[in-house]
Amino acid sequence: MQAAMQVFAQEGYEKTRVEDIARAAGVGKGTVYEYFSSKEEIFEQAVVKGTEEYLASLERELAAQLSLEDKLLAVARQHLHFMVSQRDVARILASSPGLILPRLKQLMLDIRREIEDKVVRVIAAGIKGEHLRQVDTYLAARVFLGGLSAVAGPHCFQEESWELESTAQEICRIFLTGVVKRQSGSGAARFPSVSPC
Amino acid sequence: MQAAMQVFAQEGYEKTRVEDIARAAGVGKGTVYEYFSSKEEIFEQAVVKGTEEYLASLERELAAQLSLEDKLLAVARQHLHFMVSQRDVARILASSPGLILPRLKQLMLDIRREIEDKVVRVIAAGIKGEHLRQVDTYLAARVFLGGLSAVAGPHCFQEESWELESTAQEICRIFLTGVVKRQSGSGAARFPSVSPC
Amino acid sequence: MQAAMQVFAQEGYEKTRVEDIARAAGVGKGTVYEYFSSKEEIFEQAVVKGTEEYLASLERELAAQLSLEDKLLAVARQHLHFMVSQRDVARILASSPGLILPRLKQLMLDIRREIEDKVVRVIAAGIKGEHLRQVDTYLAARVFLGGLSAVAGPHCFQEESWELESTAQEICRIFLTGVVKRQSGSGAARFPSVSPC
Amino acid sequence: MQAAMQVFAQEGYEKTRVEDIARAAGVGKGTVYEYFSSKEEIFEQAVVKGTEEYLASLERELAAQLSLEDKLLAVARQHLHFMVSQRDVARILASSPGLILPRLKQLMLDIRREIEDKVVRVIAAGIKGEHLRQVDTYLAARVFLGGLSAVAGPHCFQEESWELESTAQEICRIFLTGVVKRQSGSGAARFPSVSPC
DNA sequence: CATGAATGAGCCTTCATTCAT
DNA sequence: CATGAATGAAGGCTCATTCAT
Repeated sequence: MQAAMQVFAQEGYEKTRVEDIARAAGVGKGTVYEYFSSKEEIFEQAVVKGTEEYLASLERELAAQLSLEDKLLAVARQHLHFMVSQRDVARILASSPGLILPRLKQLMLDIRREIEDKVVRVIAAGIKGEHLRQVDTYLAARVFLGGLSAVAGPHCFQEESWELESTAQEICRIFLTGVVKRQSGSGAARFPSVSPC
Repeated sequence: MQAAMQVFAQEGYEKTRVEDIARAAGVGKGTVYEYFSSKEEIFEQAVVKGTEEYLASLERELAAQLSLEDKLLAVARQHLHFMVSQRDVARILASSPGLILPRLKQLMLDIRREIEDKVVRVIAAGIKGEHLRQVDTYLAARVFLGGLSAVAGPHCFQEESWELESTAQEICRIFLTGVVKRQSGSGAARFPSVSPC
Repeated sequence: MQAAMQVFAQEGYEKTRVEDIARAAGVGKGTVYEYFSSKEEIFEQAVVKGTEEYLASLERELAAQLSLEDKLLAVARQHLHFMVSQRDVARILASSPGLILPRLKQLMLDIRREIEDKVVRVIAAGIKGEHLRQVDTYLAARVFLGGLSAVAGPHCFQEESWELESTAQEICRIFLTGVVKRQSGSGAARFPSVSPC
Repeated sequence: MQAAMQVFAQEGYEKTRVEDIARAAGVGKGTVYEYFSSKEEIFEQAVVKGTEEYLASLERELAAQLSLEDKLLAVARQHLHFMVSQRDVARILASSPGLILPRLKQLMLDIRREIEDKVVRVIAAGIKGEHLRQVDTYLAARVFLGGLSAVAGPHCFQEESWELESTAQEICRIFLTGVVKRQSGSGAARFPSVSPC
């Protein structure tokens, strides 16, 4: 239910009243219970529904024959796109998992883990192919996804606006080669002291 | 109030009952209202109190004469340390800002922004000093902090365990120079296609 | 409606949902309202319908030329048979009259009173014919019917099983001549003290 | 809670609203939940509380060294007294056990059974002492108690008025020696046919 | 100053009843 | 004529807040 996702995203699980969802959907309160057996179930289905398309797209893209770079770029695009197009669900997923009902917490952790695992596999392949150095795959995956979420977050929460494609590219670039300026000749004394700021 | 922070972190704002806080603090329910005028105020003060030490430490460290690398390292250490030692508050801050009372939402956004700005300034200095390439400072700051939070998050929420110092170093390294393996000679054809995974 | 009586008996008036009745009857929920204007009316008609056959049979039997004993036996048989065969309705009638809607309360009291009156008339005739001693007819009638109901009740509610004919005879015998052992010679000192039990 | 018993007795379990109980008790709705955890528990405690005095009195009386007749008389007095003085609880107990929540049903059946067993023991002792003929003890006990309840019932439900002591005596007399007129000489042709009524 | 009993607004959920199809 | 989706009033229960002790 589109209406449910919006209201949940706007108000959060606890503050959302079933009556609000009903009104948002343009139906009576009782009608909601014709389709869902409880408020918890509405939430669960809203999350599952809102996530599955994203997960499916991700799966599809990563199955293709792509370079490491393009795979990360695909993840970045999909993730940013998900957070923009499904901002309601993304907002829900972003809420700390500790803060809601146990059953739902598990559901959300599972989804996060599923995404994480996909990235882990891409990175692991990169390491195996000797394109990446020996990083902790889980740590790296989290850094990558965390970076993406942190960039998209303000968009979701504060209506900032940005350009998706260039953002995705820049985040990938940071993740792959860092922010340091490639100094032509040397690797020496790369990080001299900077003045206090 | 230490007690309040713990309970809020454990249960979330909505699920926390004032009586729980009182019991955790070892006082009567009425006594809580001697010191705070409402549940919302308890929450607010708990967040402010739990954050201010972190913010102060950060301020202090960044005021010192340090290399860019060391400054980022300091941020990483402080941030990870904050998320571990004040996991209660961190957990609260991590909950999506849209999900709580409007007044508190602003408070939390302000805090995030304050941290973000510090990192932005470090990065801006790095760019000015030509140590970093021309990245969008806010984007980079968010990627950095998002990476940190994403790595520490599972620790807060799921009791994972890890070693702080090495984690901080690795995240800084990824942020600065990326995950790509430095190939001695060339920069050419750096990311060949990898097989599907 | 047979279905209604069964459901009412199974679940009680309050717990029965109109939808249950509809399903039990194999029709749609709306269809029920084609034949009855409200839940209360369904209940009323179910009780009336379930009772009228019993009342008619009783009427018929008592109209016959029978001895006092046989009339009571007829009442006993009919009452027990009613409580077994129409256990659904009996169960409904057994629920305390104070516990349901005012209008239905009156209906049920009327039915009870009707049965009671029949027994009262039998007893009154017995007294007039000097076969029975001068007992309060209403009191005696209630004792008789109360005894019958109390014996049959556990059958209705707890699935006990017993033989109707012998039970009817024994209850009549108790009512007519009591449980005391007829001591051949004397009526003296009939109830000596017994030890505590 | 006196108030609860009254309201339950007046309205029945289902129709009683917790708010009614609260109002009857002169307190707020929430206050009720300070002392009981649920509506069901209020009911349970009301029944237990209202019954225990009756059960205790019965126990005490039957423990005494009394003749069979006096014991039954004691039961009759206590039972009638209970139904008058605790008419609220009696009314609750009288409601058909099938009609309420399973847990409460069992509670009520247990109480009934406890009373029944006491009478069964009295009767069994009477049979053993050869004062009573070989009747089915459970059947007899139910007839006796059913008679008592049926007589007292209308008092509870319809405000009839009667004299307890003489009623108790008459019911015992019927139970012990029946309603038949003791004809001096003979037992022959005791129940001649009576005309239709 | 500390307390916790009392309060009642508010929310999830049920279900008798209606009515468009 | 039959249906069942839609409805909203009503009730059980929670909990932030107050206030008499």
